Amino acid sequence: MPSEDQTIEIAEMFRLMGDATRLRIILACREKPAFVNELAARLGSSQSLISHHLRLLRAARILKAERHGKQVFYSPADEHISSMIADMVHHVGETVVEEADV
Amino acid sequence: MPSEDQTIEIAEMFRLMGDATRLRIILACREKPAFVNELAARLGSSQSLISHHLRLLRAARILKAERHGKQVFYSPADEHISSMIADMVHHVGETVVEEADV
DNA sequence: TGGAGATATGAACATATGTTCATATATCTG
DNA sequence: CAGATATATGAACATATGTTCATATCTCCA
Repeated sequence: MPSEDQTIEIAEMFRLMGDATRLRIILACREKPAFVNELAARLGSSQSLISHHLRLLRAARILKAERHGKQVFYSPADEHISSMIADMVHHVGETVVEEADV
Repeated sequence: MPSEDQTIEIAEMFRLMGDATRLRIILACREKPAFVNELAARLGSSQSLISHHLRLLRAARILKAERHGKQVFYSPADEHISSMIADMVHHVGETVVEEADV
């Protein structure tokens, strides 16, 4: 059992992945790391919104940023987290929908 | 890459694990499945609060409930989710704190 | 140096969310 | 059936959170 502090830290990590916009950003970076403006374009969101979320993901070391001239390049910073998300993608993908009780 | 619907579903799962109280409930059930009143006592929370959260965790099939007379017994319903949380516990536990740049 | 492009940040706002309190529902037992 | 115990649920409330808009900061180049 994790300590109280660890529990909060774990919840915080899950919370960050628990927003659709942020999750899309992580997934997009996983598929193909990119500059901020590229991410905004690919996700159809404003640059401001993407930046706000990138700040949180960077702070949590889920993504990392590298400056290349005027642009900033974002990519996954944590393979463990990254593969955990891939795992959840797999999980949801294979979950049998039992609603149709024919 | 998951579909838009799947992305939202995945985010929803993470969101549920992203609250400290709910995470504690899941961890407690993982350690030792229990009745509602036991969980409330172990976690030092009100019965009402625990019940509210249990409802969400049940709906998401993260926990399952079985009635035994007047009491309701809760236990992990999804091994995949359960092991994912264990994984995150491990992850946070081993993360090296780099703040002390001696 | 000044301006343009790219990103970061702050304020404001509407909405979502966790918690509490009160109460309803369900189950057992006398 | 009546009362007690265990759980679920609804309303209300304070706070947290995601988004937008405006603007600041940083970097390059003429």
